[in-house]
Amino acid sequence: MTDNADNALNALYPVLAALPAAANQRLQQHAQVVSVPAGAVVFDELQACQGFPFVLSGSLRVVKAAPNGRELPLYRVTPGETCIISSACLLGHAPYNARGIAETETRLLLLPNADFQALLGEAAFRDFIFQLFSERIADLMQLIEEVAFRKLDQRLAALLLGKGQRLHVTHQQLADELGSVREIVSRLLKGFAEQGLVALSREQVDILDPAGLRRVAAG
Amino acid sequence: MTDNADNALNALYPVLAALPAAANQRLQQHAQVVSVPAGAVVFDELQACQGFPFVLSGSLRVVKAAPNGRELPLYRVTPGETCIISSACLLGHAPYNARGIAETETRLLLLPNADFQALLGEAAFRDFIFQLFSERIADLMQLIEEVAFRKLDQRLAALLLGKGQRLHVTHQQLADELGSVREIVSRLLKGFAEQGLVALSREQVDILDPAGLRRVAAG
DNA sequence: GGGCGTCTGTAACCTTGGTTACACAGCCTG
DNA sequence: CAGGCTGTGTAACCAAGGTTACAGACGCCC
Repeated sequence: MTDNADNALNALYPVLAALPAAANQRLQQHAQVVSVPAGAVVFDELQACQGFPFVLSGSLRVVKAAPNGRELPLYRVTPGETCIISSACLLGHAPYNARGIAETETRLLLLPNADFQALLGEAAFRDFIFQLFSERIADLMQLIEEVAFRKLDQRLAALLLGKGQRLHVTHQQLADELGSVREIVSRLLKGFAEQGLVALSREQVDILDPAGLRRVAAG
Repeated sequence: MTDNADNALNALYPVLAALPAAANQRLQQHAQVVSVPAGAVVFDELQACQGFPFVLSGSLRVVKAAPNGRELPLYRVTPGETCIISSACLLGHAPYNARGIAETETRLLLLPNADFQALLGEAAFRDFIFQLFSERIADLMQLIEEVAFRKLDQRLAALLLGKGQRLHVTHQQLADELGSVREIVSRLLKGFAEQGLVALSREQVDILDPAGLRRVAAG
C-alpha cells in the first residue's frame, strides 16, 4: 500500500487510524489497492469471497441479479462504508449471494480474508463493522417491504423525492433503480405529469408537487 | 431468573455458559423470564426495542406486515438462536421494523438494553452475535431474491420440498408462509396435482415426484 | 341426525406490471 | 445535410396474481 492510499484510508475510516501499531502494520503489508473502471463487476454471486473491500474513491453498487438479466439494487457502498455482504461471506465462509459493480471508476483497498479476521480481533474495528451491519439490516428490511408490498408507482414517487427539485435522469435509470423496465416508468411518469405532480423533459424530471408525490408514495 | 431457567439457558446458549462470572451474574440479576401464549405479538414495527430476547422454548416468527394485513415471514427464531432485528435495533437505537409473533407458547429471557450492550463487551458473545448476523443476512438475501424474482409456483414448490414425503398443512398455512392467499395456493396445488407432482387431501399434501417439484422450483 | 365451523374447489373478473413493436424527436458527427 | 444513436411516447397484448363470490366436503358436537 502506498503512503498516499494510507492517508486516504485513515481519513475515510477513522477506526483504522486508531488501531494498535501492529494491526496497522499488518494491514499496510497485506492490503492491496486495486482500481477498477466504471461498470466493472467487482464480485459476483456464487463466487468465493477473496477479501474485504474498503472503498477509497468511487462507489460500489450491490445488486441482486435476476435470471432474466434484470437487477435489483440492494445498496451502495461509498468511501467510508463497508459491504455487509462481504462481511457476511467472510464470517460465514459462504460464497457471495449478490453482485458488486463499480458505479464509477473506483479505487478499492482489498484486505485478504485472514487479515480481515485478524482485524476483527480489534474491539474498535469489530464495533465499527457491527454498527454498519445493523444499519444495513434496516435498509434491507425496508427493501423487502418495498418489493413485497409496494406498488411501482409508490416506489417511483418515493424515488423521485428527496433529491432536489430538478432531477437529471433518464427513465431507464429510474427503471434500473427500481428493478423494473423503461416503458412502465414512462407510463407512470406520464400519469404523474397528468396529475400535475411532475413536469417531464429530456433527461429531466421537475418536481412540481412534492406533497402530492409524498401522498402517492405513502399509498 | 430461576435456577431452572438458568440451566436451560446455558444448555441452549453455550456461549453464555462460558462467560466470566461477573457477566453471568449480571445477566442473572437483570434478565427476566417471560412466558407468552401462542399467537402473541412479542414486538412490533415502530415500537422501541425494550430488550434482547433469548428463546428458551417455543419459537418466534418474525414477519414484515403489509398495510392490508398480509404478512411476509422473514425468519424464525428457535431456542439457541437470536433475533437479528432485535440486535440491529438495539445497536442502531432504531425502532423495530418488523413484527415478532410467538408461534407456540413461548418462554423468553429478556435482557434489558443496557445489559445487552454490556454483554457485547465480551468477545465471545460478540462473536456469537456476529455469526448469527451473517447467517441471517444470507437468509434475507435469499428472501429478497424470492419475492423479487421468483414466481409463486416456484416458491410453493420449494416450500413443499425438504419436509418429508407427507405434509400436514392447510392451504391457508402454505399461503401465509409465502405471503400470498389461499385461493392462489389451491390453484397452484391443483396444477401440481394434475402434473402428478403431488396428491392432495384434507390438510395433507403428499409429495409424489420430488424431482419434478425441484424442477418447478428451479424454474 | 342436524347444525356449525373449517377446509377445499372453482369460476369470473380485475389490476399490475411486463413484453413487443413501433414512431419520432433531439442531437452529434462524419 | 445524412445517418445514426439515445431517449421518449405509446398502443396492443399478455401473464401472474389477487379479489369476489360461491358451493360442496368433511368433521365435530350437541
